[in-house]
Amino acid sequence: MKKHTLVVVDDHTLLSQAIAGVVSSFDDFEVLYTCKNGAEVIEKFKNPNNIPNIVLMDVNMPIMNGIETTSWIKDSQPNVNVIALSVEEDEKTILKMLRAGAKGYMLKDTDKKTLEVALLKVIDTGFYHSNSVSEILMNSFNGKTAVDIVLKDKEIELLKLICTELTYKEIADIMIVSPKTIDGYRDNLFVKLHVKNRIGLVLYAIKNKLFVP
Amino acid sequence: MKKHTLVVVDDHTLLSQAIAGVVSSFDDFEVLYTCKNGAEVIEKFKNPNNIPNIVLMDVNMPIMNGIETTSWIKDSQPNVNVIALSVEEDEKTILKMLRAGAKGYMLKDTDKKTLEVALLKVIDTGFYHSNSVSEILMNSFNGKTAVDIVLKDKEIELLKLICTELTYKEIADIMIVSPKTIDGYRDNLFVKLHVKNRIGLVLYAIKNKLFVP
DNA sequence: TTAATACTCAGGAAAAACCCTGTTTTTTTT
DNA sequence: AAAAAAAACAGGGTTTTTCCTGAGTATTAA
Repeated sequence: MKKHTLVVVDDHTLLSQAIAGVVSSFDDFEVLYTCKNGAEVIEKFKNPNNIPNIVLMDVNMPIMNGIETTSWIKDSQPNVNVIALSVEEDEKTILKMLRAGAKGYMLKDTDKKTLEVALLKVIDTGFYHSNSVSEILMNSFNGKTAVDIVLKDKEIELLKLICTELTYKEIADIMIVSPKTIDGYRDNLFVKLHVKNRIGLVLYAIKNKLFVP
Repeated sequence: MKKHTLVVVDDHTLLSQAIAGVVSSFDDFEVLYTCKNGAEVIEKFKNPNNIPNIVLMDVNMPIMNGIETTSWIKDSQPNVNVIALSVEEDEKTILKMLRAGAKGYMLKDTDKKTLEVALLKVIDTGFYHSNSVSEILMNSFNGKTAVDIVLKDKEIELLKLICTELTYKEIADIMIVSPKTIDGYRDNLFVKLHVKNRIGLVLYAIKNKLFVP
């Protein structure tokens, strides 16, 4: 029986080589090559012999990231199954990747055997998700964690300034409103984000990538 | 000839297994086991049969990170060569790791062959650094040498608690000292870290990975 | 056009954070 | 053992942050 072909895309050469090694040890799979980013994938895919059955795709890459690359593959080669392989656990990233067309999402914190099971399941049924990812997805559906916090422009602007050593008075000057207005914005954020002081706001902003330290 | 023994420490199971696979393919090396964090290393090292020649250590791990773990190994098993394996490229992290006793620092963005060369060089000469890391180190010497800031245990403990929504009074209770003592610690941190308020401390702690949001 | 709902802002109080000076206790050095 | 240095802590003040209630204005909905 012919082996299923596979490509590993990850900017960390050592890791992609290592994962390629692991996959090669599986009976039913064969690694065609590895890529360091999405641009290389596009280049490779120009040759029809380079189209694999499965792409193991890292999410965070320079030049062209996993989400963009997955979208591109879905458009140009819909038969290729993309499986995301990432350290990211946050709901938003996972959903973005799945929306882009990934057939599965695995956290890098899994073992060899699980990877083999996942690959077989994708070939067989067309999708696979690790338990932890399924759990995150479930929560996002029956709205437990997905309380979908919507922040207004002013609140986001304030949140970013809050992540500095400026006082609220100084922030008010920058935003050209009364310090008392800042008080109001801030108190709303406390309620919305379920935090009790400025430190909580800073942590929220950083966690949600509104501010990069 | 007896093979050199090696241990891989990385919180991403798949990656540590994969790297273990790669290393196993080298003629002169044998992987004893893998660990997910520093705590597991300590546990394993209790058995003298588990002491390897080399430890391939990821820098960013939960529970007990690479720097702490390397320090511990250096103290308790000075003959074990630790090689840091990380995606981090920033000077401070690299220097911290080397100060902690690492004999080498490799970026994950290297290939199989380079890893083998590195392992052999560490066994042979006692150290190895990839070109990119050497370059960073060079810059750190002749350039504007970052005045390295040394924090005491109490200061680090406080810094971590500062990154929470606790008040200083609550922190004082946790650290079992007077709130006035906390005042003192904090004011010293302000001077040492060149910041002017608690927000600045939080940002410093996060940037320097003393606290992971 | 009213009514309901936001948005901006005020006063004022209480808590927390910040800042400076100085004392006591502990540890280290000589 | 005495002197020096460092650590722990206090008093007391200022500034900033937090919290509460309410008022005027603008925007939106019925």
